[in-house]
Amino acid sequence: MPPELVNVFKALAHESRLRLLGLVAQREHSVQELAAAVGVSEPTASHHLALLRDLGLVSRRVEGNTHWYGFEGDALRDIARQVLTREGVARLADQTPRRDSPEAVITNFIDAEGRLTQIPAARKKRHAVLAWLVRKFDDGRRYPERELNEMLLRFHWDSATLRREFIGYRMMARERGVYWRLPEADWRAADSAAPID
Amino acid sequence: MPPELVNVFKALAHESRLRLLGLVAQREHSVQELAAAVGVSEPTASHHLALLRDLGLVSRRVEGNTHWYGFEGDALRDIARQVLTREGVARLADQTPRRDSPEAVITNFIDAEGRLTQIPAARKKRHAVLAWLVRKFDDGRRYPERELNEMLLRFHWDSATLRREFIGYRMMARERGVYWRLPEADWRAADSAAPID
DNA sequence: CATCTAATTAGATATACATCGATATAAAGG
DNA sequence: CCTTTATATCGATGTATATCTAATTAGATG
Repeated sequence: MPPELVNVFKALAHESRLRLLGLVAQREHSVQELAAAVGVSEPTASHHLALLRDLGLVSRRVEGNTHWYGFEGDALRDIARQVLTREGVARLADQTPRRDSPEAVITNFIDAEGRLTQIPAARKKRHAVLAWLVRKFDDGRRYPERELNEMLLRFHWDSATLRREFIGYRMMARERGVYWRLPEADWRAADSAAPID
Repeated sequence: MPPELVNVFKALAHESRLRLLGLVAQREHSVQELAAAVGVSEPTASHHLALLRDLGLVSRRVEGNTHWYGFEGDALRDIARQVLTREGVARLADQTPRRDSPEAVITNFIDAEGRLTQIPAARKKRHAVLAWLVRKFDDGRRYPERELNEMLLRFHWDSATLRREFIGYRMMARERGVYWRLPEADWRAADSAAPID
């Protein structure tokens, strides 16, 4: 399992660790050498190296008492590639959901392509999934029913239920066959609002 | 002036900021939208956005009361390119010198290409510059004088003085025309050791 | 000019994490 | 075995920074 993106950035967000990484990228080093070169105590260096190793950024080769740390370029390269393009960066928005947040729920209901595998029945989960889905639509823009349908079908075959639920949960409003998003403040805390059906 | 590398990583080392960046990479957003989407208060979002903007990662377009934040891909792309190669990563070792450390001194004596502009006369500065320079040589490897000279000339025309000073400061030893590095522990704290000439 | 709205800034508090000395582990050498 | 050497882990401490509420600024609107 590749490391969480944000954790890799946290690892890189420190001068000492950046320098450690640079040094091992030049050649293998022992902990002593690294501690001296970076200007920290050996426990501190050891601590940083363990962190980098957990993320797969450095390797370790044990030779007697001496531990030789080396460079592992793969993880870093994968991440660098991802942020090279705007599309790659845009994907960051959906990733890194906060633990315990409603958004953690939805990962159980969407597949690799981002389609809904099912519309959950439990109210809280249904709310979370609908909240995730409604955010795919632009705020302030008006969607004719035909266009709304088209977009919903990209996520799930049952666009009719989704349309109805958006209205029921007050996430969208409808007038003469045209739909638009309602302010999130109106439904954010309304986990207990009764859906229409 | 491009932002310090480590500061960019610090900016990315936070879930909220990663998601903010992802959102603005999709399209422009107001602060309200971003705060709601990420799940933080508006001041907090504003704080993060200011940070990202300082580093040139996002742009801002003011329209009445509303501030529209957008994506600036250049800074990120430059950094991604740097960590794509092992050589790029290896360069991190010399960069990000710690403030007030002896290494901060040397930035005044090297030019953009990494060549020495002069060999400082003041003992402490001279020591710092020589320490930086001697680290360019592999530990444990033996350098015939001819090879040593060749490498030194890449940094400064006066390779003879540099050779002599390495010996004087006990950073290198010489025997029958062959040079090698001495352990850093031997000269690290020896700022006051008298040079030979 | 009073009022409203959106964003920012200030101030206060809480959490995360970097660092070091002390202690523990583990291998090598007498 | 006992000592030495190289790392790693523990525990304590200090610093950086994320977050909020409250106050302030700035533009729009009646």
